[in-house]
Amino acid sequence: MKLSEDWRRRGLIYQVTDEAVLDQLDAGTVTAYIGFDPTAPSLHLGSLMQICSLRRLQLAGNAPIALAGGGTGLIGDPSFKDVERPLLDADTIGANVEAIGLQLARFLDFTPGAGPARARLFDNAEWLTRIPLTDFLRDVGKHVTVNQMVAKESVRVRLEREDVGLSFTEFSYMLLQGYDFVRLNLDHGCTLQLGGSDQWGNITLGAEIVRKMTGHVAYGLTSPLILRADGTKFGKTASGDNVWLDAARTSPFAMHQYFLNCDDVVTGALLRFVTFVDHDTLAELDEATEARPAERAAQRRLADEVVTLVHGADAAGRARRAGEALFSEAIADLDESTLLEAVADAPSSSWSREEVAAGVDPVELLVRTGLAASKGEARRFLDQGGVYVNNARLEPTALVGATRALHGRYLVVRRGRRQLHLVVLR
RNA sequence: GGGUCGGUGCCCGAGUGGCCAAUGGGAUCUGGCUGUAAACCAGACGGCUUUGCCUACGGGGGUUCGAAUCCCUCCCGGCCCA
Repeated sequence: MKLSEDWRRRGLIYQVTDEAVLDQLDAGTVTAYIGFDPTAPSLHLGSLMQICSLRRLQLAGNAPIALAGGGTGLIGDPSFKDVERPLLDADTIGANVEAIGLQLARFLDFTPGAGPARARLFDNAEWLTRIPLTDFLRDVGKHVTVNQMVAKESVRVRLEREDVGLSFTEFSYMLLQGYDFVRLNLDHGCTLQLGGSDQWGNITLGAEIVRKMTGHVAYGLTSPLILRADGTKFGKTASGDNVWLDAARTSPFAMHQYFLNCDDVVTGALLRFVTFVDHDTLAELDEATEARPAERAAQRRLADEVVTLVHGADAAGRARRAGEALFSEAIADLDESTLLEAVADAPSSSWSREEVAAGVDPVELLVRTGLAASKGEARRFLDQGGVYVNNARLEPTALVGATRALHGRYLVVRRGRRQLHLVVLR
């Protein structure tokens, strides 16, 4: 199947500056880039869709460029943000760029032997921090009117706010991004910029700057942003935290659970965006969700696919078995190794056997395990019946003793639906 | 630099001397229902040695028996002017 056809059927194409670029993509002759924000030392699920696009493109013979925004990261993209962003210092951003580069190697082929479709990584700090201000203003700024910049939907919210302004620093961001495109075009033959639909304004302006400065044709293509049923952006947990690709920040288990719990309405789209499952299977999974939603066949497949892609098949298998063990079996019946595997990703702590044998106050248990932030909160959880030891609800007044320990030494403490902590007796 | 408006709990936003740990909405959390969903319903939502005490309404100082509320000063932001 042609790449463009695949992308269309997956719903990956939201806006294109010129359909002609799709034919070029099918022919495998395009060099395309996507920018990644180095605001953290790890990429997250929000970036995963873009990474997958680069991967798809590379598999079809095109050359992907990942651009780390070490320079633009110093400025901050104001697109659709309603407040000014805090500036990060150069050292932090430099370290983040490095970490992100390592992560990308998992998804894209950077090896020199990969031929013309070899993936490359650049950091725009290399040119943005070096170009003289006057050169920048004369050579780049001259091609753009403030009128068109102000007209961009992406900055309008900020211009219309009455309590917050838009600093010139952030306003100038789109020019910097446009200059990135120029550099990549001139130095590496890049003619296409991809991004989420929130980048449309930046991308079109960039393509225009390329055309004016180089005389070359440049294209832009955006994909839709996935919104969950509650309107929040895909890739964030309920509490607003990102789901990270770094296992140290978000465990494979947590990521697996995240997808397993996806709303029915977005699961199909997610399968299309961040997995490489073929279209026949996608159709089958859609039907399965429609006919037997409780089975969550699509969610299960999605969780397995993504965790496998990011962390490998072993990690995905462990995450899946852990979930099955914790949520659908009597925990006391698990043998020791299965139990340990199931809770491997949960935080744990080691307690002396004597102290537990004497009986532990539930409030203290919650605070010490970090399942409650304060004693007041711990009491609240207990009063609300939200605390479980080995899947049995814990009464607020009942002391927890060592006799409850599974296999003589494990207490699986749970708060609410899925906040776990393993206490090990020593 | 001048004028003016503003800075309240995770966010938005009431409150303009005691009845304020602070109305309301959102977010979040817990429980119920369920499919480890969504929607919906109920409750909670600063801390503690919890009939009370401590810390908090941008920072510091002051007035007062008593201040988020009044005064001084500093910091930060919006708008207008230079």
